[in-house]
Amino acid sequence: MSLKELSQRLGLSQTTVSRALNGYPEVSERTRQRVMQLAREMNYRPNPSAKSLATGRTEHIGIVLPIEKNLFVEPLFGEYLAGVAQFLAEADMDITIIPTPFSQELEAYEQLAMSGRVDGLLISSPAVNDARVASLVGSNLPFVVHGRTHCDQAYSYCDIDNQGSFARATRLLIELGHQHIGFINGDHSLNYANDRYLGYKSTLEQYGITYDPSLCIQGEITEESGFNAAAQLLMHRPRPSALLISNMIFALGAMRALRQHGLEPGYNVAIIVHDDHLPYLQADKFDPPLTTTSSSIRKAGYEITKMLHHEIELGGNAPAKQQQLLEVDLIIRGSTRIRRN
Amino acid sequence: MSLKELSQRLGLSQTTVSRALNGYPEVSERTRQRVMQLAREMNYRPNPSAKSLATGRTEHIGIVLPIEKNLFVEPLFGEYLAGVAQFLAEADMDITIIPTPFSQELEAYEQLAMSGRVDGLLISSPAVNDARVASLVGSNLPFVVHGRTHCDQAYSYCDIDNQGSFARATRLLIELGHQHIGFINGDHSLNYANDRYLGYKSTLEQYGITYDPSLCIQGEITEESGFNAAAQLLMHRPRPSALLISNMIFALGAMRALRQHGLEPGYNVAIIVHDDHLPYLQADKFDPPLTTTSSSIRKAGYEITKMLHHEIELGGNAPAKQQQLLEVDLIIRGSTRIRRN
DNA sequence: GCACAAATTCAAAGCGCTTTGAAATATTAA
DNA sequence: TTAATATTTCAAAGCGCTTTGAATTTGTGC
Repeated sequence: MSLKELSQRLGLSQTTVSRALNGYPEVSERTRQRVMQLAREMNYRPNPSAKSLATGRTEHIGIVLPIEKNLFVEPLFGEYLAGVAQFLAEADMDITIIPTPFSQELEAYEQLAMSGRVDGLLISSPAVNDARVASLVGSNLPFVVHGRTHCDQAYSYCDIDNQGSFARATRLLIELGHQHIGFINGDHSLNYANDRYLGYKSTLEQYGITYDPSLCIQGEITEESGFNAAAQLLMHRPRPSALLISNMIFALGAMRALRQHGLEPGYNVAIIVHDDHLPYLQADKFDPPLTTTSSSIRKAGYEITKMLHHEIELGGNAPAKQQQLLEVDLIIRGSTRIRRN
Repeated sequence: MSLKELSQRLGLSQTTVSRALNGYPEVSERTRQRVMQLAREMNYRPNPSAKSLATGRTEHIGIVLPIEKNLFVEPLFGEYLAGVAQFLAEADMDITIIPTPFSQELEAYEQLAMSGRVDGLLISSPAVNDARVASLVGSNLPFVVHGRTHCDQAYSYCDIDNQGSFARATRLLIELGHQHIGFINGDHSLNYANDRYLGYKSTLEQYGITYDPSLCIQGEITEESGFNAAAQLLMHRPRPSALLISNMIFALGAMRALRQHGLEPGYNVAIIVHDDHLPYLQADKFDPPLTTTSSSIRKAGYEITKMLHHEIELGGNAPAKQQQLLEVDLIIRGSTRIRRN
């Protein structure tokens, strides 16, 4: 079923039918109804490739998925994607996932900027100095970064206040009397982890506590590395009386380590975790319920996509770059119930 | 940079340039080199929409993502997707994710079958009687199902032997002396969960143990529902001495419930879990290490995509439907170390 | 009834690629 | 050398849509 065939059956030109279908005003209501009805009956769907070729828009946003290192992002990726998808369902657009060997990532972005495969791009997990962003600011493909990076030119981003919220969490622990606070974090080359690190460190120093690098451990987001990190921290002397943990997966492993050492989380060791709202792993259901810095990564996916959509709609009208900081709540629960150690 | 421009610079026709680039034999090696080089220099990328329009292929495979209920699949979805992506990087194709309100899912599939947006489709989590499959077998869009469903016509699928592996796991528990085996499973309307249920039930009956429906609990894949299910099972009298658990997320919750009841997993209650190889949650690292039925869902994603790609390549040459069953290992670890209860 | 404007509709060009069928050139056999 | 064949190149049509600029129809005021 093509436009041509449809218009022949209607005894109208392709122009009129196309306009009727796309809601242009220069077609009479009577004709429009007639067209719409037959289109529905015939189950007509415009061919997307033809449409893209004619309009220059694909109605797809792109996400480059590095295939070697995606273990890394993964526990959060699905949830983030759900947020992206939720917005796109409203906008009636699709996601193009571009699987790319890590070694060819940059070229992939450069290609995308030229090829018109997608109308815009979403960038996740930026590094402190992100080469992808540096490359894209020079192109005219709309993109929004989930997180921030160091870049001398303006770019659109949607982030949370990682530094601020981890500063708050650290402050809370200090005010509860903790002097030795272990920190289990993501890789510091990633901006979000670096920001959290800065929030932690600066708050310690603000309270006159010397920052001890051996209390701060980086790792991939797996239960196991949470366990290993906690196990290592528990060997530290004096033993940390509190743990600050960058995500729920780490927390699982850390709590396993605590128990294995005969320590009860929340009683012998205070815990604060950053909670991205993985629906299958709820912080308030833990034993004890976990004190968290809390921010929905699904919401982030939704909001960043809304921003990208906005830039796409504006087209070449060089819109001001947007930036959005999503709320982070500090939710106090049982895992910080005791003071001191 | 278009083909036209490129061919003008070369003093060749578009035909020749197109053929040189696409490796057709009717162009001399000298010309081909010349073309390829300039194309590289100019950083030429053919416009994908134009290409699709001309060839009828998009180099995209589709995945419909129901946006309301995707909480459900999610913990496994990322890992599955990683496998899909891994194969597609080799085949140089992309994934189109089509976000769809659950209520419009079927129409979305029908549309896709007509519109030529994708070259093929991947179906996940089929129901026992799956309407999507029933609808697609009538179309000529290639698709492969991850799992199986009841359908009178042939279709391609890639699955694991859920029934067999859960039968084996149940048998192991029975032979270890367990008579009361609790089962925490996914929703029985989904075929994979139903198969597991059948494996469990038939094995019980085979050993002359009456199947007790109150020992079999269904739920969404969250830590919390694993906890609730286990808590409920522990109230059962006589108390089950073993738990069969459908995935690692459930297992987290179940073990929390056990501990809360003062029971030690593997000692007071035996546990077997199905392990999909979530890289961030490893069964052998649990405490105690978990006995599992083990099968990589990432591998499944890779294999199913390979199958789909094969069907796409074959095109209209009505290929025989393919079916593949991936291996499931029964790996015995500490969580089944004790006999009886 | 007519001239004029407004409302509808249309034919045709164009988006950037592939592919068919024909033309030009190079190669070989006699 | 010439005819016949093989090799290389080309012009043009077509994929299914949008959109421009023109043409047709309808409606208005006098």
